[in-house]
Amino acid sequence: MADVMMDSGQGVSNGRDVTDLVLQDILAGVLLPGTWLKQIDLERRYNCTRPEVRRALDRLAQKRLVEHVPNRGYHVYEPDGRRAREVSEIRIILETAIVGTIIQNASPADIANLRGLAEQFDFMVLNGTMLELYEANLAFHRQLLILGGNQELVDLITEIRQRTSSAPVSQWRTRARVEQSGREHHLMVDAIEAADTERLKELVRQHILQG
Amino acid sequence: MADVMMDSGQGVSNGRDVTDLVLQDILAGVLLPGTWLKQIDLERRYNCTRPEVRRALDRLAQKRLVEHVPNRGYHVYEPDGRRAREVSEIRIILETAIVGTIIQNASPADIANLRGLAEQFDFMVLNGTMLELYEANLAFHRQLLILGGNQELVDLITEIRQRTSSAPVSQWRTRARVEQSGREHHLMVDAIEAADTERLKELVRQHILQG
DNA sequence: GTAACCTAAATTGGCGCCAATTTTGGATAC
DNA sequence: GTATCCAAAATTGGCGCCAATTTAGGTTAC
Repeated sequence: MADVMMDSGQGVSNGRDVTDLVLQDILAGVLLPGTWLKQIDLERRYNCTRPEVRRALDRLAQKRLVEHVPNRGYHVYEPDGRRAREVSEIRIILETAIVGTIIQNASPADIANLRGLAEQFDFMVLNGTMLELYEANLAFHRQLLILGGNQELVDLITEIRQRTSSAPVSQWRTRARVEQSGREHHLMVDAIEAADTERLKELVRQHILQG
Repeated sequence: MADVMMDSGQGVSNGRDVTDLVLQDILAGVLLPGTWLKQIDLERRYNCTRPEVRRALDRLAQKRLVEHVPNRGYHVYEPDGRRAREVSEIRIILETAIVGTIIQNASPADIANLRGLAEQFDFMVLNGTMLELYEANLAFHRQLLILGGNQELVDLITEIRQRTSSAPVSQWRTRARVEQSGREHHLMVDAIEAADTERLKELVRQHILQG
């Protein structure tokens, strides 16, 4: 039970699963919305077998990151304004609902930890790839959510955050927006330190609405 | 081989996907928590092919309804007290967050529609199978959520509701509990009719906590 | 009598092949 | 010159086979 389990060990250049590789390329903007994902191409690109590609595509279709058209293939989901708005609304509901618990649970060590992750994000803005920046952002928010004390909620938000994959990439093109995000991270930590629930709620809300 | 004529292409007697069939059997309590799902057995039980079984198991593993142990197989998730509690908390956050919008959007026709679904649930308590009851309950809550005006949220709640599969089945064993659920449905519709937001919130909260 | 080891059966999981369907390119008719 | 139809190439998706791993049972040694 304590063994490290990896689904498919061969055919992959990296050690990771093919699903994650395709996912990363979608998030990084390499595979643009609308692109048809031909199985042959993916097979060659990720140096893996046909069944692995098919399983990855099926999983991504389940996650609603790609759309499956029978006998036609899979293509990356087009950004949908309505859906993006609805997902934002859900995130605001969930993430503002637990700020009270976050502030209650946050120890000085936790706050220092968060501050470090916020600074790491700032660092990646200057000297990091788009993917590293994305992951630094994810790490900060993940640590924030963990303080909410609901592991299931952490996983859920991490999951639905991926559903608006194309939105963040397109919005993050401007450096000004990213730098603003970095500042907001620090303001959030400040609010936790000051135990100001209402201020943190408003910050989280604004942060989500602006990507 | 000449006993049953089946549609070509799909090895399923029903028109539905194998994934749904396994899912329903888990929800109905036919496949109990902890059961090892041998591919051969499922192949025969649902009269389908090996790849279909494997795809279904992979999808259910993604949804965290079954657990995958490499080179050992798949087994139905054991009910986890902590997880069930966390999922309930998430449902309460989401479903109480939109009661305001529900009451705003509910037209007299919508209310009549909900009332009908609540009565259909009552009918199924007396003259219906466990599955029909489960689906009648799902239909009521789905219609309720649709009034929230966020399609993505409807899908999300429908999805996470399945994550505590074993809990409802075991709790629904007592008829008293089910009849109480039926009464609560009507009380919810009453609260919508009276446009009493706070009361509806409390009803939803209690309804979720009691399964 | 018990424990450890070894062999055989069963199960999982990767892989490639082939049929069904769609798309594309070109030829023909108007 | 353009539209329609047909054929060939490409792509998807279903299916079964075989290797790798695990499990169970029986035998042997202590």
